[in-house]
Amino acid sequence: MDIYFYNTLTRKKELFKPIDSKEVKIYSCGPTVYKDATIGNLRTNIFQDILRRVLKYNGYNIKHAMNITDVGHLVSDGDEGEDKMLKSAREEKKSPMEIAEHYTKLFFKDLESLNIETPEIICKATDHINEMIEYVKKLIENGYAYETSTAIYFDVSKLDKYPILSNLNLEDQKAGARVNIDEEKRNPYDFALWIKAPENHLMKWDSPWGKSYPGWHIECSTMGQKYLGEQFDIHTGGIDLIPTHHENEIAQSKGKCGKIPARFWLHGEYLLINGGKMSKSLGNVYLMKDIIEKGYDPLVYRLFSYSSHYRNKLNFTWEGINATAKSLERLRNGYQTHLQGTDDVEDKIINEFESKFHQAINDDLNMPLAVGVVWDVVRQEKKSPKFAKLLEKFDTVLGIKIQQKVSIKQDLPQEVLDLIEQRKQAREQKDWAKSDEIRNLLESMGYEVKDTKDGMEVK
RNA sequence: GGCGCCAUAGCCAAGCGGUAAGGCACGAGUCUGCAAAACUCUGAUCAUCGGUUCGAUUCCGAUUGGCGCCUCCA
Repeated sequence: MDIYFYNTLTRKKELFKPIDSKEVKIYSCGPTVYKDATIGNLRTNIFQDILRRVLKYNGYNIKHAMNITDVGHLVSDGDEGEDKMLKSAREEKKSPMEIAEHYTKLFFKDLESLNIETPEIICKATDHINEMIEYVKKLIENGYAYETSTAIYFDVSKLDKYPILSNLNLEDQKAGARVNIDEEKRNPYDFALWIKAPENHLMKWDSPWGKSYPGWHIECSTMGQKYLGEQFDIHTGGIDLIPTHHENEIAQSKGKCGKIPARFWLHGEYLLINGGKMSKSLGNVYLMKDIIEKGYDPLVYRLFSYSSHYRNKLNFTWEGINATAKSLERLRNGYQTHLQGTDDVEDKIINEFESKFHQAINDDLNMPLAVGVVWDVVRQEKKSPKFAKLLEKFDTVLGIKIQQKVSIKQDLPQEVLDLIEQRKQAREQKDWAKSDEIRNLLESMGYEVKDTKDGMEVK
């Protein structure tokens, strides 16, 4: 079945065919490990994971590289200001290395909780300093870069066209924003490939230009090329990376080998919080930790992210999370019901659902539509293990662990266990008054009591 | 100032030329000592105004209202 992706490069939905007929090569811009990953960041990671899973569903092997930015990402992209890593290090009174390790670890923990597959290749910027230097040298050699007293700059005027990914007309941009930053720059939009380090700079390496450190964009160009070649299939990232980071990656690659590094550029839209931007000043920055602490299965957030298409904004609200939590429970219940069903179902019916689902995911990862098909299957009147099997297949893309049983055992304090036991006895003696009394008591303690076959307690 | 996105039922959201998927909530019901859960049923002519068309939520234009980017951001 054909796969279509919306390509930012052409602003159109295009038929996708990988360069290699068996294996799809993907590069994703990973995190700058200087702070916690927000659920906004993670929305992009979920989108990238869906991309992988959909391609796998279509029978492709995946070679997916994701970088870890542990140096070079400045606080301001005007090629000035502090390195983000150093800023965090100073603020948290740790070494940049400790910061990087700490946040990298947390990042992968988040990915795991969201059932996000680890890309085949994880590469750190600081492990590729030499390759980056070689890359910059090549750019100078090719006439695309020049040295100033503070840095090595990429000369965007040497390109046939810049920018090509964003629709910005640089002439029309309000003058001032990035001009006057460095008088030695030939063009206002020239960006730093390599930056000469001040005396007391913590992260610096020997280079032909003295003690120095890499700019932000060069790492992705270098590592992408190293692991996936001069041109690969798909490059992904958040929508905000379009105008600067990805634009400059393309510039670098064109300067070095004349090629746009990837054929397809896919970008995930923002997550909004209560209709607005997530920002520290508004105090609405949420982490996976916050969702988990409220007692939600982390996969609720994963399922929640399917409520909107990846190229549309998604509005995060606790109301939405709550609704999704119910949905997840019902989907898992529905799966169990089918699993234990005894009805017979024609293969034709199964195939029709499968085809609808497949079509949805192949149409630029239309998860909202695909989830609709999942509900169709779950809500089938006939209950059959064949449907359960189909749902398992869908779950290779959804990744919501649909086979997981709903009831979650949790450790309860002894006094609560005692009360539960007392209530159980009361119920056996049909002493409803006492039963209800205990239930109220438990509720006042923060435990919700629901009677199923035995009894279920959720905080 | 420049560029761009969005506007579908109480909320989230798919569809994008042929008379509106799905989820949550609400309501009704089945079940149950009660409650909860589960399950079933139930709702919209698609911001407004013009145009194109046999026919528009879907195309074009305008208006109104949200939002984003051009500065760091997934």
